Amino acid sequence: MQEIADEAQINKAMLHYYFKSKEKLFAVIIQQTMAMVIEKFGQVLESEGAVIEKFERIIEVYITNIRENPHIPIFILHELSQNHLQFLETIKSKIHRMPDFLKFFQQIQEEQEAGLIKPVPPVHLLLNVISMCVFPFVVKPVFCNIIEFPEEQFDLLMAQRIEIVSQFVRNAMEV
Amino acid sequence: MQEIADEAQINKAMLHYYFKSKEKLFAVIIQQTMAMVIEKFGQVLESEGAVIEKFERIIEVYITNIRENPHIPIFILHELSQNHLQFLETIKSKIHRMPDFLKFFQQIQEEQEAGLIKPVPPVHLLLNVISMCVFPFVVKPVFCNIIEFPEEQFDLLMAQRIEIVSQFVRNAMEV
DNA sequence: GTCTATAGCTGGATAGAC
DNA sequence: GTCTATCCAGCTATAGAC
Repeated sequence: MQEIADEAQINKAMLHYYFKSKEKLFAVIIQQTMAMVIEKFGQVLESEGAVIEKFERIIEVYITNIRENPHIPIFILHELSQNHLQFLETIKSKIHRMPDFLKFFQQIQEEQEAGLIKPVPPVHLLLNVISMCVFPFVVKPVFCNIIEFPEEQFDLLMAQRIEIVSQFVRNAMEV
Repeated sequence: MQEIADEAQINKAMLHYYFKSKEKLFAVIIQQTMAMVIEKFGQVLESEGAVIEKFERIIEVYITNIRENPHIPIFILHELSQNHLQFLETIKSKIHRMPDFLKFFQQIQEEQEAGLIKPVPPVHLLLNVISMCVFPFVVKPVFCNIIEFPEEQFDLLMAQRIEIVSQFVRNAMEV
């Protein structure tokens, strides 16, 4: 609370005056962050195109957005690992995208049955793609603080990944 | 400290008697955990075989070990995200495996120049593989607490991943 | 070595003046 | 609305009896 107050150039008393409690302030942060994240990433599922094209769009959207807000994945993973109830409930209440997800899984299965792409269980396919997009940002400290890679060079590496991961996924999926 | 004392069936005073301070206890945990992790995963790099075979061994070792100790990745990521100095220094001091890493990168480049595998920058290749192995365990709460996937079924899914990720990587790399 | 009681500090929250 | 001063809970750490 002190650090947030400092950053906002007010004092702790004011922070409590506006947000009532630390919990309430946190709720606002969760609400806003998750609304943004779910909206941005949900849009891709709605769009038209073949599975590979959709994956390419997911990769582009994920990496581009995380490059702009690199603290968000770590924030989310931290709350997830704490099993923070308020956090879990907020997410559950915001998942109105479930039908889009199921439709995407169905589309994957259809293209696999038609022999257009290699047969990999849809869950694993999505896990693979999201893992390759998000995880590197989470282990950024390994690059920047342990191997002492410069920050800008790390960001450049992540920029490259858009094309590299797309190509990797295409190669893995195409028959 | 209270929870640790409870778990050990002693009281907080005893915990301080044995470990002097919370920081010192934590240092011991870091030392032991990281020694184990770095040793287990370093061994794979030493072994013989083609790049694809080594990746298959990495995938098998990572997923099998994390299934047995699913809390470790989250523990490490949490410390990384805090830029915990003591933690970073401990890791730096333990990285005696750097030469093995560089040799592996060299081997990748050689096989790529010989046209045995597709040309993907080695850093990205390794990032891809490790991401696909580790990240799913980190987002386990999304499965088990949000989508309300049963724990055992999640573990089964992770067990499947050994073969699925191996196949995925083979498909992506083979010319 | 083991326990109880407590010192000492930190950080969230509030009272009350302005 | 804003600030200072202060309360209070919770946690690390230790003193001191056994």
